[in-house]
Amino acid sequence: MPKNSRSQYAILGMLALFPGSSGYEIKKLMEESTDHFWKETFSSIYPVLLQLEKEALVTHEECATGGRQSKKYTLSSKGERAFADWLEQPVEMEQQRHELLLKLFFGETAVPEISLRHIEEFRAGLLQRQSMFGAIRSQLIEAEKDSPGLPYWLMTLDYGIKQVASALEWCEESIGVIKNGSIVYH
Amino acid sequence: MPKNSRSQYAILGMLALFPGSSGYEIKKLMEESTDHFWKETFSSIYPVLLQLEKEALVTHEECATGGRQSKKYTLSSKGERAFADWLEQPVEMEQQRHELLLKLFFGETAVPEISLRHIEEFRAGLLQRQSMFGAIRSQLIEAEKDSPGLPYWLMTLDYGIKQVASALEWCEESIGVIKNGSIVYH
DNA sequence: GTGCCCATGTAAATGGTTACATGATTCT
DNA sequence: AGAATCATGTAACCATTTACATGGGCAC
Repeated sequence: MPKNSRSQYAILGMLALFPGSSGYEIKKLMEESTDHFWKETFSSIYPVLLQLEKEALVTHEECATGGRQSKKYTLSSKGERAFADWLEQPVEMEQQRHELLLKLFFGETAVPEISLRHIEEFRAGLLQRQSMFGAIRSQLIEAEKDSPGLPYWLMTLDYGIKQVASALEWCEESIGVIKNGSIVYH
Repeated sequence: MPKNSRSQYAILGMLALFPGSSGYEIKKLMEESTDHFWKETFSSIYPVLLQLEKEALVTHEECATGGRQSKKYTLSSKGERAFADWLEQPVEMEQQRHELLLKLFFGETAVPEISLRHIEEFRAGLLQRQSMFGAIRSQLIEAEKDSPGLPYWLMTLDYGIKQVASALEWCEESIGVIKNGSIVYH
């Protein structure tokens, strides 16, 4: 249904990398690869695929492997051009909302234990992510060592790894600030 | 118009920190303080303020300082409780979409120069942000050295500073990977 | 024969942004 | 006289998420 959505291009891109994927497969592929910076739901994928086909950017082939039927989609040359056009467009700097920081910003209006708990919970989530990233990374290097995409895929993963590491440092620092009430004004 | 939105709490919080602010002032205050992790537009602020008043979480006083009229809002005790309740609720880990990483993920489908340009533009934006953060930080320490909120405000700022610094490191690393095609699989 | 995974879709709600609309005041 | 800023609001639009709806195949 959405017309100018970025989901379109995410899906075109997945079809560029993995031609002949079904909607269901696109979802699973993204879960294994782009999940930490880009997600799509079935409710966006299927309507977008129908829309893309209406615009002749993709075509599909009905498949019935093992009794199960699915629609395998492939980019048309028009689709390839549309995707390449999008890919080279500059990316706008997008800053997201960050609810933890918002609550921390209001920290002085409550007891410090509340801010402390927020940071500690955040740290716990980061640690979980960190170990997940580590596992994915070694698995990826092993499973895709011959894929031409590997350097790019590792780059996106390493971005996440670095951001998590620096966020963890910040957690330690901030916990210290709250606990002993001292700040270094450098 | 939105009913359960987080904008509500952002605005309640600003009124908790700066009682007697008008909608216009809330906007300006946020621009100077929370802008890098939380923004509101006039189109969200004014309807939310009307809604908050309907729910008796805030009250307002019509003010006419120097010919200009404005509505100065203050939290009611009910509003203080609602805000305190929200403040102590745990924050959910939210991972945002990151279009740069999406394009990079598809990097192999185009010439490397395109990915390179994206990263370089990203780096330029980060450098700009970095110097902005630095300026805000020293200004904040000077202007608010007696505010009880300063440690918390610095924390939110330092989060941004750290994230930017690690993103910049990643840029250098990634530019290297693309330029000389070598990756270290650690 | 029950529960899980494959597989595809629709409808409604959510939350937010952009565009529109207005008017007074202060600065140059 | 005209531009910028102060000040408040409404209406339309947008992308995305959540909930709903369905059905076949496979494993235990």
